[in-house]
Amino acid sequence: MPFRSAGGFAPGINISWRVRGTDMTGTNTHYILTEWESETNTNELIVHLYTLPARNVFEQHNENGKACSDLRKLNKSHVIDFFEHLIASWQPIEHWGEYSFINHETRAIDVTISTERTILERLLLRTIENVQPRNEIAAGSRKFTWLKPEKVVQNISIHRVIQCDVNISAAGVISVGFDLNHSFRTSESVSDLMKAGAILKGDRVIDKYNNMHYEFDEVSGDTISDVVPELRQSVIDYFVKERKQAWKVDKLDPKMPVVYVKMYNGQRSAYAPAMLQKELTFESLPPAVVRQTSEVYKQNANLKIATLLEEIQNILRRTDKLQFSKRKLLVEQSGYDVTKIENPILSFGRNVTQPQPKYGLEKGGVAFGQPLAINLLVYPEFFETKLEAITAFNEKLCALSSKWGVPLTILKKSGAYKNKSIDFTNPHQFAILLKELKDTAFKELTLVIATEKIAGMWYDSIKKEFGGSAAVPTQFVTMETLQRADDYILGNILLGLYAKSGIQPWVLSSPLASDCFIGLDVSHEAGRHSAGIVQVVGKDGRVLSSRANTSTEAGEKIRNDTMRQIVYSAVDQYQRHYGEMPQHITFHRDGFCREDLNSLDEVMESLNVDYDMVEVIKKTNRRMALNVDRQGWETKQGVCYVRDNLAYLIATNPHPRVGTAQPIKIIKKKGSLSIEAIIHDIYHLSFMHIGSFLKCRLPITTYYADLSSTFFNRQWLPIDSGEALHFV
DNA sequence: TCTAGAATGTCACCTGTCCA
DNA sequence: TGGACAGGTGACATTCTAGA
Repeated sequence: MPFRSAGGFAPGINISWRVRGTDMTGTNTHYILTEWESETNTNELIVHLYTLPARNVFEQHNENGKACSDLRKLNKSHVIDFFEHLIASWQPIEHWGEYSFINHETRAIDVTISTERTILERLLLRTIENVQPRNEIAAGSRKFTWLKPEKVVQNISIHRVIQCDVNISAAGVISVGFDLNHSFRTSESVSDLMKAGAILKGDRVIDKYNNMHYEFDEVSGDTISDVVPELRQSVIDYFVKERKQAWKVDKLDPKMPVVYVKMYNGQRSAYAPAMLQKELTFESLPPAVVRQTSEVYKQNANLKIATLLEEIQNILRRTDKLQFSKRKLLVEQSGYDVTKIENPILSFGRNVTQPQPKYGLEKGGVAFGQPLAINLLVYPEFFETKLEAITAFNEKLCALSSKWGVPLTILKKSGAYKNKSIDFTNPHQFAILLKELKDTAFKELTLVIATEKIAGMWYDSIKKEFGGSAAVPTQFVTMETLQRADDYILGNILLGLYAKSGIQPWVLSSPLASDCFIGLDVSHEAGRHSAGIVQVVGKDGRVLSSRANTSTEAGEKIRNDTMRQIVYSAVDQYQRHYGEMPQHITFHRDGFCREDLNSLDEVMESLNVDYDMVEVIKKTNRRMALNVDRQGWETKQGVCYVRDNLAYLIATNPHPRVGTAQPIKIIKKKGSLSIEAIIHDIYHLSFMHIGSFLKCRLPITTYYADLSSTFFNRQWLPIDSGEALHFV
């Protein structure tokens, strides 16, 4: 058995591991990451590595995919995988069919070669997939899906899915990362759906035994006992004789018709419809089903982690290639340091400092403000029907704003539009009116009041005309919200208005480690890609400028020239605010950094500015949790695992009914700051989202970069919006 | 500097719920 | 009101290599 002890993790309590030595903190707290380092090193794994000759220059990266699948058929029971020119197997491959190899080695992989690491990662993952009981778990495509549904409601079944990734480090350390998700599909098979006429050509279907996705094509005239040309045998014989999986077909009606499905490459495949289920998208689910099932997939940390730990052990103990020991699940045993970052103290007006924005604003008002005048754009009908409600709302808004130290004036310009004889629900007529308004009356920040339906029709035209072409920021509020506005609603609307007019409600009371921060993102939507969206943030967390870079990028990679323009612009903004050059700039790259850092080095060196390049990864397939005195698993905001230049950080505190926190991954690519200082800055910057009472998961550098690039792509943003944050 | 293809990764989108 | 989270898809990017 690969495990030292066979005890399971019953939800929350029955944790049977023992940590060798003393707990570092002295308390009985266990910290885990859903990433398990194996006791097995790559040098203990001997593989057969075959090098195949390149046969077709145009297909050199995929031609071995076909070879690999043919070799698997010829050498049943072997686990075989490929990558590039290599084919790997645990045992010698005896039958080669039409293929030949030019080299064969039997050895451990060379961990310094990335291609060899990748092929072993793939071989290990396939090995783990192959040893799972096929009548219990569908394994494939890095997913392990339980055949038995967790719950069935109105013929919709929810299945547990564990997603896995295998990683090999340059030191030969093998680790498996995992996370728990759920999958929705019809509980009835495609065969049942056919009888009810509930399956159509083009519907997405899934092979429930192996996670393969297809597009439903047509019903054939043959039955599953007839010989079909593609298989040169019947579907039943194929599974009984060739695949030795009689259990898949032995209960099926032999008169069941064969169906055809289309694969991603357009190829057709013959199937027994009883093996297929129809895939369902989240929005297609009836609300009643969502209500009755959310408890299954919206799991609190204790349920999620306990299930995950128990099931990943079951999955991994089925293979003898990799050994795992339970103590390695404790992050300290995998070389991570556990730290807790304290929440920042925020500074408001009148020298008030407070961790909570709402209380800080009540006591001290905004940190930096000036009187504010705004326009109202109201759906004309409301002047007759809802005037009282709107007036009451305006009064409450002004009262709260003055309490926060910002005298608010609402300009009366309804005369400019309310008696126009146009159809306000017609987007074309309305767009023409907007052109007129922005040139005459509406030059200031505008609050738009309409019903949810009207707002939906107006949103794009208003953001384009006012925001994109006239640089007039707008804040929307629906009639429904306005009528039930309490202090939280009013507060968030006010914060939105402030952010859009350059009023700073709060700043960080203690300085960040770097002088200046730049958020980098690339956005692609409707075929357009714009990049190098720069958000310059100062030492107190204040956004000095936000600007969308106009250059259109070819891909996810930001061009050298664009990078230089971003740096020039940031240094310029910094000098205007502080009258001096920044000594150090930190770049927060949303996603992987693929930019050429040598070229950036050159620019920064000649400007005599130090820099750090940091990647902020949003989706990691990992969870973090801690367990105090075996009371159950929980997540704690501010907890952080650090190892070398890598860190996982929990920056949110979701309610248990909402789900389990998603950690962010932080990687220091290059620079002089300590990783601790970098994490600290990122965490504190996630409190600097000034458009709402609530903090965000990401630092505002990447969060705002993301928002503004989306706005920019939709032409809702002017080229230079200065201090105003149109996008909050 | 460009190209190939498979694998992989990220994003926006959608709907609903909960909370501050 | 805003934001996090839930799952799945489509869209589209990247990576790898080596020859022209």
